Amino acid sequence: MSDTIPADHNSALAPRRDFIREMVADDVANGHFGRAPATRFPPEPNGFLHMGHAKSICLNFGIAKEFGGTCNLRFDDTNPATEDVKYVEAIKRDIEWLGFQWDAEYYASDYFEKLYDIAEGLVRRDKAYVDSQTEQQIREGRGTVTTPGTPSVYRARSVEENLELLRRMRAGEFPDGAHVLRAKIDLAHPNMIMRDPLLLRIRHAHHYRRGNDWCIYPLYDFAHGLSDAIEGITRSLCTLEFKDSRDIYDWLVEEAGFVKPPTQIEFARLELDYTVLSKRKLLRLVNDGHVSGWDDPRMPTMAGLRRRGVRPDAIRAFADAVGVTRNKQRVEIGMFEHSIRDDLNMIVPRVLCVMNPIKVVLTNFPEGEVDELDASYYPHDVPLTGSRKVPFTRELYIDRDDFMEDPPKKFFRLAPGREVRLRYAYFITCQDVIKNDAGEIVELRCTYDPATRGGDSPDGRKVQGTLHWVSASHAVECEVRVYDRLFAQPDPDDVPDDQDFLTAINPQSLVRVTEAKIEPSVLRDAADTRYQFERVGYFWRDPDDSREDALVFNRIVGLRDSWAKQVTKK
RNA sequence: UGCCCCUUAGCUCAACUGGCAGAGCGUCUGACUCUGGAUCAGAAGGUUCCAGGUUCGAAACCUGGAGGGGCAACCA
Repeated sequence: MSDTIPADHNSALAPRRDFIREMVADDVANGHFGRAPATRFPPEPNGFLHMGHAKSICLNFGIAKEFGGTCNLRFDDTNPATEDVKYVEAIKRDIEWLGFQWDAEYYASDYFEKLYDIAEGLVRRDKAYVDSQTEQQIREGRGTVTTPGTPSVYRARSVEENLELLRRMRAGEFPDGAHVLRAKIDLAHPNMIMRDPLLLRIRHAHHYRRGNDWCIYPLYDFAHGLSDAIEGITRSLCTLEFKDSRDIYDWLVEEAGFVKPPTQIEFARLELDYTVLSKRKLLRLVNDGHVSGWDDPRMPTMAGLRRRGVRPDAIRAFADAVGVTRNKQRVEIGMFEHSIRDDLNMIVPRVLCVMNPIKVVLTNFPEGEVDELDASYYPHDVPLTGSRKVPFTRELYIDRDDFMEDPPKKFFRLAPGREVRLRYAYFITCQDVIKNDAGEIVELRCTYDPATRGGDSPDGRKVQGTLHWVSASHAVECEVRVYDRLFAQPDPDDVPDDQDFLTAINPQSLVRVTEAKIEPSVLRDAADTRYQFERVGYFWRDPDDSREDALVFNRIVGLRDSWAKQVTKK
């Protein structure tokens, strides 16, 4: 491998500025927190990481790295009903795969006792109370966005009674739903979140880490900011829908007495055209069998993208390209596809693979002879060197799409009487078209020009097309899985009211090509080699299903194809 | 009929904080090429959501409005 890859290929060198980095730079400049910038990535272990998380990971870990600070991994595991170790493991693997290493690994479930102590402190200062209303009553008592709520009859309980009840809640003396702990703030607050938010609820449930030893689980608003504060976070970065939670965040860290507590900054969550980025919807796709699992190569999950063959570098470059703002951020999938191509283009070897083979017989090429041709792995504009031999014989395959019996204008490929170049090989001219009884083309009879060996004509004549090809007797048959966008429309949720996003699924999102023919050199390559199949796209072996004697390739992303574009225009 | 956030090119973002509105992606042209890829050159694309105001000067500041979004789980 050469070390001449252009420096600008690595976009991580010059991360772009955004409003959050400006604020952190300010913090550093004026010593606002009195400690180095500290961020955290706080997933709930109830699903797999997707592109939305990748954006947040790049932001949080990126800031820590750029400012010489730290970034923790904290599992926000406060809901025993949905969480599992298998997600913890998958999340850790995905973060590392993306190229980041956390400074400390924490679990909100380790803070339950600390949170309880803070809760008791609030009760003692009459800042929290035990409410024994039903869920329904609490909801009604909260009022609506336009009408103030009404205080619970239990709001006036004495500190002693609240303390007693809270201790008995912790001791497990009450069933689920019997009581909750609420902050005592203001039932008429214009911000709904501040209308005496719930802090603790009783759940006699098995927690994947705590087992059955705890039964009063903190809610997000109670746990999150205080967990940040306990860890000494400086800036707590989260998505826009938590904006209203900032009030309770600030209220709690203040009430709990933290000095120079963390503060929250919100940014827009990522949306991508032609896919969905919500755990709930991704789970539907998995559970309803629309995809093969969380790691289906069509999924926008880290596991899916990894299996598809996308490199983490491409994901980081993409996160950097979309930036961080407070605008609604719905990004064209083409921008992501560009990042993937841009990452692969300069580093992967080119090989020849015929997706939809049609036989070509060179009538003037000696039977049984094999011409070993030199073929560079890289085009002239990629600063890498390396080549292999490809066998050229009397019988070849080319792609069916590269021949037309009656070609339209601007079709620069093979047609009767027309001469084209076979890549790295010879000029050939189509002399005859062989059809079966049904009138289907089954074989092309061509002649080759021995003087054009290597692909250049000594007499200087030009051909308009260059085709990829393989030797019929040497080619290896393989399966190629052509993955495309999971949904057929940019916004999968843009469907009639009586339908849901599943109706927008693209039925062509996976096309299996079972009789593709690839050049034999790939058998010598490492299993994780990524290729460009010339004129087709970027591919690699499916890490799960490909075997030595039954190769399976995944399409990572196609090439930009202006011919296809021209065709669809008509 | 509440509170909060957002609005700059088709998309995603800039604009040194009040001083000639730019970039990447996409689109279109052309050149070159042993990938119809890549590369190179060029073009199109803007009432900076609207209306007032402040100012020598506004994308930026002020007022009002419009449009989009978030908040009324014992989810996160």
